Amino acid sequence: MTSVTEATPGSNAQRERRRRILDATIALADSGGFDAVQMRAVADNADVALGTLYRYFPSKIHLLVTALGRQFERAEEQSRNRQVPGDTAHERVMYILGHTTTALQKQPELTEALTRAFMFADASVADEIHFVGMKLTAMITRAIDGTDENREPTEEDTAIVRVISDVWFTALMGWVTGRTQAEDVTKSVDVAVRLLLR
Amino acid sequence: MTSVTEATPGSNAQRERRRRILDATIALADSGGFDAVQMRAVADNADVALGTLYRYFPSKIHLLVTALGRQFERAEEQSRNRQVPGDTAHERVMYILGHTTTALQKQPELTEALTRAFMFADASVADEIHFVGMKLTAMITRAIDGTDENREPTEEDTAIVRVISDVWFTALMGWVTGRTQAEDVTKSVDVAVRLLLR
DNA sequence: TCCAAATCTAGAACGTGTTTCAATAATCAT
DNA sequence: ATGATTATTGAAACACGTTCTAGATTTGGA
Repeated sequence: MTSVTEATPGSNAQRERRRRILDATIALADSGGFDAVQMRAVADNADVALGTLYRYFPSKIHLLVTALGRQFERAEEQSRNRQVPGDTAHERVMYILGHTTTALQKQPELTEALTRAFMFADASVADEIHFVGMKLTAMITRAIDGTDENREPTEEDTAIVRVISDVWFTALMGWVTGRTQAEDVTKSVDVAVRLLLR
Repeated sequence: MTSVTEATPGSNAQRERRRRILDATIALADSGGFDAVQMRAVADNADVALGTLYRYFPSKIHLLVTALGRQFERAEEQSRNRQVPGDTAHERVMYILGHTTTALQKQPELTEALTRAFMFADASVADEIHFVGMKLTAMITRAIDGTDENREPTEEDTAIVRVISDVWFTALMGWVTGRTQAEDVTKSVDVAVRLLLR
């Protein structure tokens, strides 16, 4: 995967181009959502030719999911440095997901763009998707385990995290596609977490 | 909603056209998945003009999600007439979802087309989506309640059904997009059901 | 430094979802 | 039955993701 994690290869100019492309993508997504991220517009705003854009990212979906990965990486980094407050696993998980949800909902267009791309992604984007999944899993797992830094997550923890992620994603998808209200996202997750962490 | 449930309005000729369109959609989806459902091809196969197709269904997504609704309606009808075998709620839910999953996986192209459409759907397709959700909820709820036909589902039952649906859908989505194996779908659901129905 | 290979650019071109339009056909109220 | 309204048709046109091409530019090794 040409992930944002690896020391990005290529010359300086190439790393610069890549950064400009992802910046332009985020900016366009933030202003007008999925539809506003038009490949010609991205290329223009990033000052590269359309063909070059396609050399860096083989499709609009790759582009957006990679951008999503960059965002999640930053979010996970931030959350890693702070102690998660809350006395129970339920409280801690809701703290993290509630916060993240609220943050996402403050940039609805951007979230719509990135979520839609995630939904669209097929096997050719598996690596990028996996990267995002890892970040999310790490955040939730850390919240479940709480202060106990060294606790090895059990099988069951992993399973629970998976289910919570699924519920969160589905709820987010409902909101992004305009089928449910913003509050419903957190509410759905809360119900699921209550059922699972008891 | 111009649902498949309501006594479909319009003249005989119109009902016929509508049926031909949905039949052509299913046939094309079954043969080549989402990409094979091209609006021009649907119109040709259904013997209507492209403009007419768009008068009946305002977008490819509406078309596919309506088709999905018709399929689910049939599945739910069938399941309604049979007693769900199994001694525990877990067994019964897995029977229903396992069966449905297997059936879907026998028509991978069709399932890919319908699931992708479902993922794509925005607010303008809310009614059709809701219709599909109702059918699925009905099937799972019946499985949880088992033989006790008259048992009123509790709040908790409803919440559990929602979570199971989310997990099932996410797993199906992973399979449809080629990111996970066929068996993983049933496996994921089984793990979730075990966590929830204990 | 110089050459070959790789990369980048500008722009045309293609495919498919969607829109539009003028002409024709079907339906419905009187 | 007739005129008005509505539905259907066939075809053109548009938008945007994607592909392709031919020529410039940059890069990296001898």
